[in-house]
Amino acid sequence: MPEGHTVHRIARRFELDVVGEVARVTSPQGRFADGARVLDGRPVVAAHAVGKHLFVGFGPTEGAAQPAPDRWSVASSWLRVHLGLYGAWDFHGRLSPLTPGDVAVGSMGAPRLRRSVRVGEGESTLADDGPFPPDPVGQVRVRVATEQTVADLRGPSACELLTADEVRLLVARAGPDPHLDGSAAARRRFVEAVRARRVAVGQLLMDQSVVSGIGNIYRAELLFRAELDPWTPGRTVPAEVAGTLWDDWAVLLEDGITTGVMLTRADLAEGDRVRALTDPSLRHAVYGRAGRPCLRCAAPVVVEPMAGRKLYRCPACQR
DNA sequence: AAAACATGCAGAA
DNA sequence: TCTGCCTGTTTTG
Repeated sequence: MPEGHTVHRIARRFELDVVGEVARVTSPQGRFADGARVLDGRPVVAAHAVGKHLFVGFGPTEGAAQPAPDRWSVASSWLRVHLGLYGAWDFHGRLSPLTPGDVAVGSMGAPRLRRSVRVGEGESTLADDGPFPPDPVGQVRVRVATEQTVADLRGPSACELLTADEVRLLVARAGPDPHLDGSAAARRRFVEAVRARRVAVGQLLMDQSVVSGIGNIYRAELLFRAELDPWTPGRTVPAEVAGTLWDDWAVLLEDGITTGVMLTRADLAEGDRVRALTDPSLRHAVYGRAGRPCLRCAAPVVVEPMAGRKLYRCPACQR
């Protein structure tokens, strides 16, 4: 159940611990057996996240990176993974610290051995005392293994092999991702996409062709932080307000990538912020708080369906 | 033990 | 708007 920050962290994990190595690729579960055979024994040359898509690039041969017209040219095959609602990567073995502010992996410093991290539904440290590499547990669709690190994929909604051209097409259709492109043009593209449509802004924020990476939690929290009613039609959202949504998404995304935690409350003092990093119940202002008092005005938080998903909002603060 | 639920999305109707 | 799919965890009976 990842939103964009999670997928960027996964891409970074691949960059740090898998890229540059020859990978043994298998499908313990069997459902990706053909694809695994194609990739097995080839070098991993790149990993990128675009919104909620993860792309892992495999080269035909080791080393010898050719001068490339774009980032997708460096690989001859790309593994595209989308985690959907249930997907997760379990990492075992050598796991380099992802960021200086990382709280999810535990202590900083040298790469750790025999440490496992599940990245997907939140992030947690798994006990891993057995031999390396560990036997696959449960339904492992794909295992990408190097000498020192094992990445197990489970429950993805998409797992397929693409050519560079197919990746380019997919990426061109995706909405802007502020972690990849923080330019004024990307911001403008988002603002215009919102204001071009009558659809509720709450729905547009989760539309991956409007903006990449936002899911149900960030959606609810971004709109609360902007004090904006999710049911406001996109075309009536002032350009300045839409711009603020983009800027705030960029901030929350970077923070989520750094810490591995979706901490979206603006009202926390530093001490409470530290506590919230380890206590999920303290992280959100409206998400998952139906019936409980709004942290800003004490009115009961409302939950209602929007396009089949649960939408949380404060009926008093958000207009 | 069974059911409900979850940070998602594609495809059909 | 609805259904189906993917897997694991939590809640209910």
